[in-house]
Order: sequence, then C-alpha cells, then structure tokens
Amino acid sequence: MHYDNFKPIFDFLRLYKDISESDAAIICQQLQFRKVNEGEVLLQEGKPAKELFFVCKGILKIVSFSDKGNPVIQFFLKEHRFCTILKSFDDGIPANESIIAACDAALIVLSKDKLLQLYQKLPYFKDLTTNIFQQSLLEKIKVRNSYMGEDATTRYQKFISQQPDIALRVSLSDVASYLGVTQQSLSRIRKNIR
Amino acid sequence: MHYDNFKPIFDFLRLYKDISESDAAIICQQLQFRKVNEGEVLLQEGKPAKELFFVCKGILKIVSFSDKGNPVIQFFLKEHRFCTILKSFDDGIPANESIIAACDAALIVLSKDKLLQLYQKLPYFKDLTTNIFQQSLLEKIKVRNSYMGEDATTRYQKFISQQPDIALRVSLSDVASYLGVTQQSLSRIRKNIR
DNA sequence: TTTGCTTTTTACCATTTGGTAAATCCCTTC
DNA sequence: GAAGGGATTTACCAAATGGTAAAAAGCAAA
Repeated sequence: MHYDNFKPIFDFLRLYKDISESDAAIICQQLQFRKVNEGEVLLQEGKPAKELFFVCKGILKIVSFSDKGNPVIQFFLKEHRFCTILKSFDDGIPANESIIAACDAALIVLSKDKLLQLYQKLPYFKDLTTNIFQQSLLEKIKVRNSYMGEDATTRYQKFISQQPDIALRVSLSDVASYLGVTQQSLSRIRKNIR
Repeated sequence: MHYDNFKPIFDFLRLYKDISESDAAIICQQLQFRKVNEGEVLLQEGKPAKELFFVCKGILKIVSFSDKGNPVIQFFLKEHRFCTILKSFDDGIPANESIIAACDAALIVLSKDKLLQLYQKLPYFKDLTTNIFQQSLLEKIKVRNSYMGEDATTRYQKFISQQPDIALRVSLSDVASYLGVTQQSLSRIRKNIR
C-alpha cells in the first residue's frame, strides 16, 4: 500500500470531515494511483463514467463538442479536485463529455463499485462526497457565470487572475476553447495586454 | 390549509419519491403560498437567503452584476423548479445574486427554519432535496456550457428551442442579458431570423 | 382617445472577433 | 546541430457585435 501516494486525498477530505486512521485504512484499500500523459483520454464521450478521479498533480479537462464539431473545454480540474461526469457516474448513462489530461498528471482513481462499497462501510461517506460534489458544482457555475456578458479580453483577464496556475500550464488553444474564442483572437488579446 | 395551492410541489416531489398522505400533511404545515408581481425582489443581493421558493406559476430570474455594473441574468426558473441561492441558503452567508420575478408569479415558500424542521421530522427529506438540488445544478451547467463557443445567433436559437416557454414570457432585455448580448444586438438577430 | 412612459426596433459607425493563410517559434528526435 | 512537426503569432479582410441615439411600437393611466 503506497500510502504516500494517497496522502493528498486525505488532506483534502479532512478539510470537510475528520477521518480516523482506521477509516483511512479502509478507504485506502479502495484507491488506486495512476499517472497519465498529456492528451491521454480518461473517459471517452459516449461511454458511461465508472471512475471518480482525484487530481494529485496536473490538470484534467472536460471536453465536449459544439454543433459545428469544434471541441469545447467546459472545465479544467487541477490539484485537489475531484473529477468525473457526475450524471453519467450516478445514473450509469453515457457521458456527453470526455475527460482528458490537459498536461501530465497524477491521479487517484476510485471506481464506482468501490465507492459504493465505501458508502456501505462508512455511513458518513456518501454525505461527504455529496457535499463536496455540490460545492464543486456551485464553483463551476459561479466561474462560468462570471464570464457571461464580458468580452473576450475581460474573460481572459478574469481567467488568469482567478486561475493563474492553470493559465500557465495548459496550451493556448485549450484556454481559447475554454473561454469561447479562437486561438488567433486569444493570441491577439495576449499581445494587446502586454 | 389551502391544499390546492400546494398540489404542484407534491406532484413534483413524487416524481422523485413516493410521499404518504400523512407525510404530505406534515410538509404542508411548513409551506406558505405567495403571489408576486413582475419586478418584485424576492431576495436582495447582499442578504442571506433564508427561503426556498418553488415556482407554481410564472418565472423567476437570478440576477448579478458584471464588473461594469450591468445586470447579468444567470438563470430563469420556471414552473416546477426550486429556486434559492444555494450557497447562501446552506451556509447563511450573504447572497451574491438577487432573485426577482421576471413576470407575475405564484410561489410556494419554504423557510430555512421550516426546512430544517422537515429534515428532523422526515428522515428521507434531506436526501430528497439534495438530490433535486444536484440535478438542478447539473442542468444549469449543461445549459450554460451548451452556449459556450457559440455566436449570439446560435445561442438565441438554442435558447428558444430549449426553453421556448421562457423565451415567450420574459422581456427582450432579460433574454439579452441572459444570453450575454446587448438588447439591440438581440433585436437585430430576431429580425434576421424571421 | 389622449398622454406619458417603457420597451423594442432601427440606423449608423467604431470596435471586436472570426476565418484563412502564412510566418515564426518551440520542442523533440535524429 | 539539423530536421521535422506541432504550437503560437501575425496579417489581412469579412462578419458580428457594441455603443449611442433616434424612431416606432406597445401599454397603462387619466
């Protein structure tokens, strides 16, 4: 058991709830550590999400496609964030989005089967994850709404001030897709800001 | 007890969970019926959200302000939707958004105090609301993301096809604010579509 | 009906953004 | 170091959008 690999997730969970060492040992048994390279597909659109990821290092992106077929990055998930396609994960239906590593990353993987086992073994665990997921959804909505009605330059400036660590680590084209502009426009915007 | 007024909320809740008549009576005791006029402010930005609204008739809007001071409509809530500022409601902190009637509306009001009482009396009720809230958040994210990377015409067309009943009942300026364009642009877009 | 107020439409022009294409930069591999 | 491939920048022009202002339409009260 590589406990060191799993330390980040306990640091995170304990921000929400105190977890005894014996419970931590139970949780550890269900966890899996995984390293992925930039561009690696962790979940393919159209398949059901059967895994919950916790980002220890790196950045994941959730990607869907617009009507025109252009990839649209919905969110970036960085260190100490959970990542899955929640509706697909909960209901077992095909995901409308893909999960892809936006840069080299280290993850903790929790399969749905094993999470359900945890719900059985640790009665508080479902409340805990539900709470975390809800906060995560609220955060996503808040960020997205803060972009509404702003022009591309303002969106970019908000992005680099709100999520500077992500801005520096993912490609320009990913940022452009996330902000809803072409990469040419974003490149021009960056030049004007300097 | 005006049970008739409360029927819509039970019709809705029973889509998620069977509720006995005796439980329904308990719930009814905590509910309050309220009619509001277009423009009426149900929650003022900066104040903590202490009420949960269920829309029986009409449309509510959640409004915040951009950096430039322009009002930005984040969402519309129509019939058979719950509406509150969840983070403020849960944590008791000031809301960053206002809730305003986008047209004349009839609501069922559930105060936080009374909801907490319901959680005590009906053990399943917290799970039920949590589940509903999560689905609501996922829905909001899905709609918002579907607009990302689309031009204003496409966003408007998606809006009128996804939410035709709302499009017909709220003002053009509200729709423009929701879609992140000026009302002049939206008026021009409507002309071009015809 | 008339009046006054609000909402919506239209017009004009400045600015922003998209689309295409080419040039440059950067990184990896040989 | 050289070559190749992808990423980013730049340029050019067309199209879309914003800002200001005025006209038209809709609506409610007198």
